[in-house]
Amino acid sequence: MARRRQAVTIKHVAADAGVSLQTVSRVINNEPNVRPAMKNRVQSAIDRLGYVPSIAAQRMSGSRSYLILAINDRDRTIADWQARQGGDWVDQMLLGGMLKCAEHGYRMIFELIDTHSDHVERELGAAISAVQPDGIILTPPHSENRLITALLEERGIPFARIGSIEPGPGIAMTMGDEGSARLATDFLAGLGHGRIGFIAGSQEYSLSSWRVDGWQQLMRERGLATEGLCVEGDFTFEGGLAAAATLLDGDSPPTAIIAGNDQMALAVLQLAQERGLEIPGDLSIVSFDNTPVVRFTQPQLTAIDQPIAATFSRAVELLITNGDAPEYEQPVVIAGTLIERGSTAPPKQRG
Amino acid sequence: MARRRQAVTIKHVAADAGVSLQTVSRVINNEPNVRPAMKNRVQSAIDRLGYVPSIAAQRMSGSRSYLILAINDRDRTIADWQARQGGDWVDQMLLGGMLKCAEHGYRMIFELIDTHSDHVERELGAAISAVQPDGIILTPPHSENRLITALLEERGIPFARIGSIEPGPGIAMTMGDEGSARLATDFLAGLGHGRIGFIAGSQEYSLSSWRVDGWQQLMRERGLATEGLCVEGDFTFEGGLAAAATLLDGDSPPTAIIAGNDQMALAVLQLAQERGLEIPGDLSIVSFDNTPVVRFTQPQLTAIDQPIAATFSRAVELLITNGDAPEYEQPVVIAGTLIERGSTAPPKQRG
DNA sequence: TTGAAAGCGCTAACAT
DNA sequence: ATGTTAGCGCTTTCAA
Repeated sequence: MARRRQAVTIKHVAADAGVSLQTVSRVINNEPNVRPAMKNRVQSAIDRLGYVPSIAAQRMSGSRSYLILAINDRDRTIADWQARQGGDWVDQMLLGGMLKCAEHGYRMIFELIDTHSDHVERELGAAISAVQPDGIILTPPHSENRLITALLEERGIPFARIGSIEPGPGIAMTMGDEGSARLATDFLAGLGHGRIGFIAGSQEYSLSSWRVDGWQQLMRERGLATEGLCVEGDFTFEGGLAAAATLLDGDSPPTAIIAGNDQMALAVLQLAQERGLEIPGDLSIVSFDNTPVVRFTQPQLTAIDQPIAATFSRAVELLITNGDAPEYEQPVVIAGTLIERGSTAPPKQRG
Repeated sequence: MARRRQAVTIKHVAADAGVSLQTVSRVINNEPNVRPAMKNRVQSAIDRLGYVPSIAAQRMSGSRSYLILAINDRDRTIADWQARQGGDWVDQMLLGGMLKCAEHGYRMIFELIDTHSDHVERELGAAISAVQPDGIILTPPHSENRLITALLEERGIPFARIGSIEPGPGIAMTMGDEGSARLATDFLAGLGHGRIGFIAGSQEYSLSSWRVDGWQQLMRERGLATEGLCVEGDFTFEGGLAAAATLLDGDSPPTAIIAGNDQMALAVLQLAQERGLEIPGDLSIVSFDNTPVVRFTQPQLTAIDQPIAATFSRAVELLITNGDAPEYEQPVVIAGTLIERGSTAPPKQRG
């Protein structure tokens, strides 16, 4: 195959407009010190020739690569894709991230990295060397991996840590897990529930404990007991089943349960219905995530919506406009909201 | 910010191994004419230094970019993401495409292009100029857009057309739509159904008519009438409702319906249940796509699984190994399969 | 089999 | 305000 060269380069534009390469470069990058007349002349040459700069060349000359790298945990992502359970984390992240990148003339590259391997650093280092992104977005559990954050800091690459609140290098961001848990708990308490159970997510993710904290705080503020009402699940349906059984088998079972994600909520729903409990009459359920599945259950699930798209959008924005660094507090919180559906109601009066 | 340079370059490796740049390059690219001893020496230097070639530099020097561009329709993709209806086309495409790319040391860049705009060519041309991919994967409706295929041919970029069977430039690939429709129809006929309705998808996609063809053919082969049994939907839930109503309101309504996608099947299910029809007793339903939602209905839907991941995987493979061009027939067909669930059964005997 | 030189398209630094 | 020069890291000639 013929060696494929760039169809139209900066040289062509320069020749066409009768100016130097540098002037064209200045116009492309919107730099100062170009007279309007000159700028117009160059711009029209660009338009006429349909010129678009090569990101490879831009990167080569030491400036930006116009690439943002978004990183997910490899095993978990692939497992989710293969399970086809309707989770749309990746879709929402692309929705928020890609579109915001496009607005700024950037592109998002999505990459899977194996957290649990001994050579996270090697794997991530390779991705960075190959792609040379201008910014990186880390998701849990990577966002809390010291090996990773240290590596990025050392390499001087701006990055956002989604689902991480620690101070330190990179922009800490969360979806307000603690607040969301409070929101859900407060909503249920407001309906009249006194015994509100909580199924926590895997402790591998800090956000799991933040949610427990939010629930616990609010219960305390409302003067409600939490003893025996918090069980740990592991974000899977099976884990949810076990946790739900533990809660429902207790001495005085809860009249409402908050599940740390949709899969576990589905499990609660199924187990409860198998046991002849009426939802929401006998048991109210609130889930976390609000993935598509919550609208396919009977009844539909009241859920905390995680603003994944908005969070990635903001992350991209912060990474790209880093230079103009407006002040912002860390962690950056993009709060979730409660979407009320049919799985929640006031508890039945005691017979 | 300090001008960010590559941490370890080919120069470092060359110096470390005490050889020329060229020799290192040869080792990286697995080129001949390097003595094993030499190769080992270089390789160990590469490993020791953790060297990874910069794709920007590789691209600059005129060789490959190690980038494959996968393109989806912009409006439709964004609408799907925002609707959060549980479709996982993008996920499956990434699953198949990204992983296969990774196997070959490539990366997949996912891009949204607006088909309906007047300037598809400009938009796509810009993406190509910026990214300079080694291959492109087109999905419907792009894969059937002559403006696009002509542009790619002219630029000499290898590409795959998924959902397109025409001869012409690029690799034509399908998921065997006609055969899948035959499969579904044959399955239902085998259960004893004589009146099998078909809700076609939007005619904007050729695959919609291939499916109708498959259904029609098999009906004919089985000696079954098709008159008034095919209605056009538009891939939306609403369109499915209207189409289902038309079919069920006919003089002698079908005892089974095949829907062109899951959303329309959902509509058939809902309408039928609203009308007091028992599924599958009074009406059997088979849907196309097998997205996650089919397992959340009551009963679960028997569906044609579209091998999206496998198709993208194959597309990537064909694009990357293009040079070694093994013979293959076009269109390349990755056939779908029928997944039997609860929405299908023999028709009730006439009272 | 190996190495040296030239250049890919662009931008940073330095003229003018 | 504009132009000139020197690379960026790599591969492709071409030479040894």
